Amino acid sequence: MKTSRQASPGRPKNRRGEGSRLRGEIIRGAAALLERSGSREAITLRAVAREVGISAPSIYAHFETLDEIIDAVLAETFERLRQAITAASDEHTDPYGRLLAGCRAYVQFGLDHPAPYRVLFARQRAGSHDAAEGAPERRPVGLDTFQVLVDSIAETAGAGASDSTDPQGDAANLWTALHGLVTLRSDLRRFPWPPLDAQLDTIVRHLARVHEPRSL
Amino acid sequence: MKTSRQASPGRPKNRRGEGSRLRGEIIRGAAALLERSGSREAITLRAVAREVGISAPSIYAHFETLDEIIDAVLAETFERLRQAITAASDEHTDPYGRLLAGCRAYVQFGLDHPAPYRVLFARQRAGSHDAAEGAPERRPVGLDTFQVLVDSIAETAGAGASDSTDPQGDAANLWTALHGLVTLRSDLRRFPWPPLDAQLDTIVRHLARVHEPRSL
DNA sequence: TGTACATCAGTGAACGCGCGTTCACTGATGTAC
DNA sequence: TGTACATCAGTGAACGCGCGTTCACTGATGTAC
Repeated sequence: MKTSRQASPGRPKNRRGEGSRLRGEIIRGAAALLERSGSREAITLRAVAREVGISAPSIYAHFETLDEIIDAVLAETFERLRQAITAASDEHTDPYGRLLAGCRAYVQFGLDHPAPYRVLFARQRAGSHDAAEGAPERRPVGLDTFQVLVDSIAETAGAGASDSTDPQGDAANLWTALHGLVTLRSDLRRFPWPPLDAQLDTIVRHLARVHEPRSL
Repeated sequence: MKTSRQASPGRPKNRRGEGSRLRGEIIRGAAALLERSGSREAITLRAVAREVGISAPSIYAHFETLDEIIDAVLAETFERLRQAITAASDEHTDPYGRLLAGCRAYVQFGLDHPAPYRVLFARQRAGSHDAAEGAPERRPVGLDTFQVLVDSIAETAGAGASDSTDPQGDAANLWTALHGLVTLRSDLRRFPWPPLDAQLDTIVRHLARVHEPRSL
C-alpha cells in the first residue's frame, strides 16, 4: 500500500541555483539501493527515482544513462575502500603489521558491503549495449589501491620480514586470494569456513612470503 | 529480421512416449544461452524457449520455474568441472603433480566458461522471491569436489612433498585463491596479470605448503 | 481390419507488470525594465 | 517599487518492449472395441 501517486510528499524542489544538489541525492539513493537490495539488478532508473523521491524523468537532467549513476557510486565506493585500507594500515608502524591490517580492512569492507564490493570488480555493465566485445572496460580506478599493496609488500621485504623479490607478482597473488576470500565467503555462507582471522593471516604470510617467526 | 512467427519451422513434435526429450533440449538450450551470452540475466523463460525453438508455455510441462532449469544446468556444469579435474589429475602419478594438474584444470575450466563458472558459486538466484533471508542456500553440490582437493593435499603431505598438517584448512585457502584467480582474471582482463602458469604454480605451492625443491 | 476416442505434446493469444524513454507541461524563482 | 518575463527544477501521462504466466485450443498418435 505504498503511495506512489505523489512521488515526493515531503521533498521540496531545490531552489534556483541548487539544481545540482539532486545529483548527489541520486548517487546516494543508488548506493543505498545497492547496499540494501544486495543486487546490481535492483538498480533501475525507476527504482532510483523512487528511492530518492522524484519522478523518473528527473534523472535525465543529471545523468544520461544508468551506467553513469553506477559509475558515480563505484567511484565513491572505491574511495571508501581505499580510505578504510589506509586508515587501518596507519594504525601500525611495522611493515608486516601495516600489510596485514590493510588486507584485513580490505576483506572486512568486502564482507560488510558484499553488493558494492561485487560491482567494483564485475565486468558486466548495466545495459547490454556495451556487452559487445569491443566495449571499453572500466578504467582501472583500483590500480592505485593495488599499488598500495605492492608498496606494502615491498616495504615488508625491505624491512627483512618478507622474502619477496617480486612485489608486483606477489601482490597480484595476494589480491587474487583476498578477492576469492571475500566473494566465496559472501556467496557460500554455509560452507565450513575456517576462522576468518586465521585464514587471512595464513594467506597473507604465505603469499607475501613473510618469514615464519613473524613479529607481532 | 528473425522470424518469430513460427516458433519451430524445422522442429518436429516429439512422439507419444518421447515428451521428456524436450526436457533435455531445454537444459541444453539454457546452457548454450548462458555460455553464449556470458550473463545469468540473459536466461529468461522466453529466451530459453526461443533458443530451443518452442513456445514459452511449453516449458511449464517440464519445469515449474526458471530456477529448476538453472539448477539442472548447474548440476551438469558441476559434473563437467569434476570430470575435467579428475581427468587432468589422473594423467599424473606423483601427488604434487596430481594436485597441480587438478588445480590447473579447475582454473582453466573457469576461464574457458566464465558465465557457467560464475553461476556455480553465485548465491543470487533468478527470481527475487527467494532473495529473502530465510531462503535455502544452494545445496553444497560442490562439496565432493572440494573433498578431492582436501585429499590431494593430504596425499601430497603423506608423500612428504608438503608440510600441511591441516589439509582441510589449506584446501579452503587454496580453493579461495583459485576462485579469486578465475573471477578476477575473467572480470579484469586488462589488468597486467603475471603469466597464468607461473602464478598458479606459486599459489598452489605456497598455500598447499609444498616444499621448495619440488619434484617434477 | 476399421473406427471412435483418449491422450500426448505441444501452440497462440492475451493479461498485467516494470522497465527506459519521450513529450508537453507547470509552478516557483529570480531578473530586466 | 511594480510588473512582465525568462528560466529553472522538476512532473505526469504515455509509448513500446520483454517478461512470466494463464487459458482455451489443436492436431497427431496410440488404444479399445
